[in-house]
Amino acid sequence: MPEIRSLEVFYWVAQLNSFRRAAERLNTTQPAVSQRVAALETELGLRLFDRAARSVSLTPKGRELLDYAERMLRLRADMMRAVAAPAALSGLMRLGVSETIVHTWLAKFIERVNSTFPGITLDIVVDVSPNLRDALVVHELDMAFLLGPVSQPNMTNYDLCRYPLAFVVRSDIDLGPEPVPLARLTEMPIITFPKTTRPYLTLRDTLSRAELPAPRIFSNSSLSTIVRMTEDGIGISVIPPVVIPRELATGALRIVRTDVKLPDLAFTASLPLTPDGLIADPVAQLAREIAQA
Amino acid sequence: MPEIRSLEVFYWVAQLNSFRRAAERLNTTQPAVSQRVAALETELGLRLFDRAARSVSLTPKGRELLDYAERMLRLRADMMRAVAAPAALSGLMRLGVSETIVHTWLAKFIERVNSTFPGITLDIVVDVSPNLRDALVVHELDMAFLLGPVSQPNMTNYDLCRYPLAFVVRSDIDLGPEPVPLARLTEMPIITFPKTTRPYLTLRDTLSRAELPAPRIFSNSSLSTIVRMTEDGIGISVIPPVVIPRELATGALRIVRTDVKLPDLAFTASLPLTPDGLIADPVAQLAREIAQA
DNA sequence: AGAGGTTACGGGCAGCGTAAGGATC
DNA sequence: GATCCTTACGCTGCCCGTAACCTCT
Repeated sequence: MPEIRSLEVFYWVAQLNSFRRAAERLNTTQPAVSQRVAALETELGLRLFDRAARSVSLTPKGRELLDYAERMLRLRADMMRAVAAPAALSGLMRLGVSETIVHTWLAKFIERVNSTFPGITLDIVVDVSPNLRDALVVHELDMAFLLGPVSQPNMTNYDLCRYPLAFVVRSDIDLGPEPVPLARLTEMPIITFPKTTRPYLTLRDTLSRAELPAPRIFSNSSLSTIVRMTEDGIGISVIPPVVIPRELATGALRIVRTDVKLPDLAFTASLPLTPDGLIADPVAQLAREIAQA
Repeated sequence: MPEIRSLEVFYWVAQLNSFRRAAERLNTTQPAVSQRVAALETELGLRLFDRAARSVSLTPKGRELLDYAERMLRLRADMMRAVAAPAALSGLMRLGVSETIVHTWLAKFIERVNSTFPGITLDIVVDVSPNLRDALVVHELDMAFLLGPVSQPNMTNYDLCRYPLAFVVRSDIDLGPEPVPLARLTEMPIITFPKTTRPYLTLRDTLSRAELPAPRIFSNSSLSTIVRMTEDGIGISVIPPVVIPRELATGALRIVRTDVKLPDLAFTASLPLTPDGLIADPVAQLAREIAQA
């Protein structure tokens, strides 16, 4: 009789249409996946996949089985949540995080996860939101804290927090009387996130509306570097001030008062709904609590 | 994460309130059961059973888990029935059978089971109905073909066939003009099934209604022996004639025409409904088809 | 040639059975 | 002492990972 583990392997091969990707998803090797699926096929006495050269696809019977496998995995996850001691929930959770989050509440979050679910290992990747989004979609991440909802079937999004963007500059740099007009701001280089990111795009949008000479924009994927460059007086940065409380407190940096409106950065916890997601949802709720505190 | 096998072991321990009986039911040893349950408890981080000296009982969390375990086993059984090739269904089926069935359609039934479910091993026990009933109740049998429905929670009964009872005697024994009155019948010893069985009891009942001297009754649990004794002219047997077509055809035995009414023997296929019963129901339907043909 | 799946093979470990231990009636 | 569960221990067999092989583009 098939064990759940076999059905789980089958599920991911079916879901990802690939033995190799399923192996990655399950932290094992591709031959191990091959073998388990083969064993399952023998056990059931039928073929589950059509192995074409460049792709695998489910047979009709395989499609039927997929439904059962999914219910089985869901049932087990429900069971674990319902009866297992929280400390007994173990596993790896691959989490993608925007750097803004790293500089605000990520440490507290990790601490809370570790105390609530001691069995869970967090594997944290820091990257910009678009990359996190892509990784989520192909199941290379189990969850991500990133900008904006990810619109994708089977993806759930929980609002976490909104942080205003601001122009930040070294305190001793004089920009003249405040509120500082946009034209004055753009005389210095602007330092912000990479081209693919939301802050960059909204900034570019704001600037292009005003009919000004295109300013120099330095983009950098490392928030720390942006802060450092700003401290060095290289330019004005456009970042959420919430990530630099210390620099503001010491007076190293200051927020430029201006009438230029930049939309807030809205972060969500986004996660693909999988039937075997044991603690993804509880962890997302935890993130929500912490982000809003 | 717990595998189904562990939940199955847990289920049977909970169901039978005994590690030892669960081991028997699962064809394994008692320490193996102990170990699996202990491992499950460790994995979930909680105690599932209260081990008292003479009995085990579920803890509250255990009771919760039992519900999930049952659903899991049921789901797997459904899955197997739905998608597995019939030949892939393998396992042991412990079947109890009344001897009457042995002498009528059991051979054909076995043949049909073997061709429909080649993977299934039938373990057949022949005994009288009351013993079969008891064995069913304590899960020592997975199914039985026996007299009358077994009224018990979780027990399902399918009507199989009804066979009339008759007085049978050696052909050359003259009992006088027919229909033979009861008083005449009871002048010879009566040979039939053991005291605990329905035929014996109904016969005894019939005899006691008529106010006659108590006849001698030879009871024997072997139908073949009853037939043999009848052929030897030792007495008149009360058996379903359907079991002796050959003796009737050759003229060795004959049915005594009489007005004495004996109720029919009504056979059922009875089986405890267990969530892991893979093919019990299909097999019972098979028996039904054959019994009624 | 390279991507992706299968087959072959060796080693580690889970889980089984045997046997001994302990508790309770 | 008998019953029933647990613990100890050696062993088997499953399953995994490495590596070689096959096949199609």
